[in-house]
Amino acid sequence: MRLALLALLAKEPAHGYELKQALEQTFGAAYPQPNIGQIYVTLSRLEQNGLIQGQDVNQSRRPNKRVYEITEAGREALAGWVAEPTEGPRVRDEFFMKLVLAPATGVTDRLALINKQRRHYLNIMRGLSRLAAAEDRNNRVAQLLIEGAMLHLQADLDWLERCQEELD
Amino acid sequence: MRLALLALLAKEPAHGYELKQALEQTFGAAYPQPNIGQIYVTLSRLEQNGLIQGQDVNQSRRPNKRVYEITEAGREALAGWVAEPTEGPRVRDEFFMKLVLAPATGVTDRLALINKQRRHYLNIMRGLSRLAAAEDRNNRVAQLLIEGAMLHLQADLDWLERCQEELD
DNA sequence: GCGGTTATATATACCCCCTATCCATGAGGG
DNA sequence: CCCTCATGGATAGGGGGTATATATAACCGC
Repeated sequence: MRLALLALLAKEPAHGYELKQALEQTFGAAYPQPNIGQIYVTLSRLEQNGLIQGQDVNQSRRPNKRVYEITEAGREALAGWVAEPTEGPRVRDEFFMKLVLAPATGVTDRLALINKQRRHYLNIMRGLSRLAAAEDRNNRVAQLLIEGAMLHLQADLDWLERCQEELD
Repeated sequence: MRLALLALLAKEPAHGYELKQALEQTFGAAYPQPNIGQIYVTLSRLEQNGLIQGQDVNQSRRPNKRVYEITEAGREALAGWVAEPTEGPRVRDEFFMKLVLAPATGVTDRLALINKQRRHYLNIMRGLSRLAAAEDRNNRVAQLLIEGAMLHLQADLDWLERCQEELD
C-alpha cells in the first residue's frame, strides 16, 4: 500500500481519490478493491514521515481536495524499497492451523476439512476463470494478476493432496 | 492466531507462555515464531469477547500466571470457524506492485527486478530445504508446512517466468 | 422542481496482526 | 556475587483492513 501510493506519486502529484482510481484502473477487477479509507490513512502517515507533501486545493464546482507530491526523502525511500527484494510468501496458513489443531478438539475430522476446503478452492478457481474472461484481454497486468492467483491456488490444491496423504 | 489459541484451549486450559511453547513445538522451526506479545493481546481480546475465561494463579517458586479455559461460547465460535472454509490466498502481491509501478518512476527496469526477485526466491528455497533437513523427520506437521511453503514458492517462480514473458 | 442515486472528496473509529521493549522473579553458572 | 537464561506478563507503536460519517454537485426520473 505505502509502496504503491509512493510509486504513483513519483510519477505525478495526485490526491487520494485519484490514486484510488489509478489503482483500480491499473490492476483491474482481479485486485481486491483498495479501501479508500486505507488510502487516506496511508497518505497522512506518509506525510507525517516526510515522504510526501500535501497541499489543500480549493475547488468551486467540487469538494476541495488535498494534492500530494513526493519529496526528495520519498524518492530515496522508494528507491530503497525497490532495490531490496520483496519478502517471500508467509508460511503461516490459517487452513493448516485448522487442519492440525481442530481434530484434537473433536469438532471435526481431517478428511471432512480437506474435502470442504478443496471444494472452496475449486470454487475460487472457477471465479478466477470467469474474472479472466470478463476482464479486458488487453489489460495484461490484470490478466497476469489473475494468472498468479491461479498458480497460487493450484499450489494450495496440490498441498491439500499432500496433506491428505500424510495425515491420518 | 485467534483460531489457534482457541483450538489449543479447547483441548485443555493453559496460560500464555504454555501456548507459545505448544505452538512452537507443534509447528516447528518452519513456522514463523509466534510473537509472545501477540499471544497475550489475543488472549485478553478473546476473554473480552467471552470466548475464554481466565483466572490468576499464584506460584511460589515462579512468577504468577493466568490460566485460561474455553467457555461454551468459545466452543461454539470454534465450531463455527472450523465449519466454514478458509479464505483463499490474497491476490495482493507486493512484488507485483513493484513490477508494475516501479519502472514508470525510473528507479529501475523490469528485467532487473525480476532477476533480483528470482535470486531471492531461490535463496529462500534453499533455506527451506535446509530447514526440512534440520527439522525432525518425524514431525510430519513441520515437514508439511515446509512442503507447502515450497509449493507456494515454486508457484511464485513460475509466475515470475510468466511476468517476464508478458511484460516489456 | 424535487427527491433519489451516483460521483467526487475526505476523515474517523474500530478491529486485527506484528514487532520491540519493558517489567518481574527465580534458578544455574562462572 | 553478578550475569544470563527461563518463566511469566504487559504495553506502545506501526501497519493493514472494513465500515461509516460528512460534504458537495451532477444526473435523472416523475
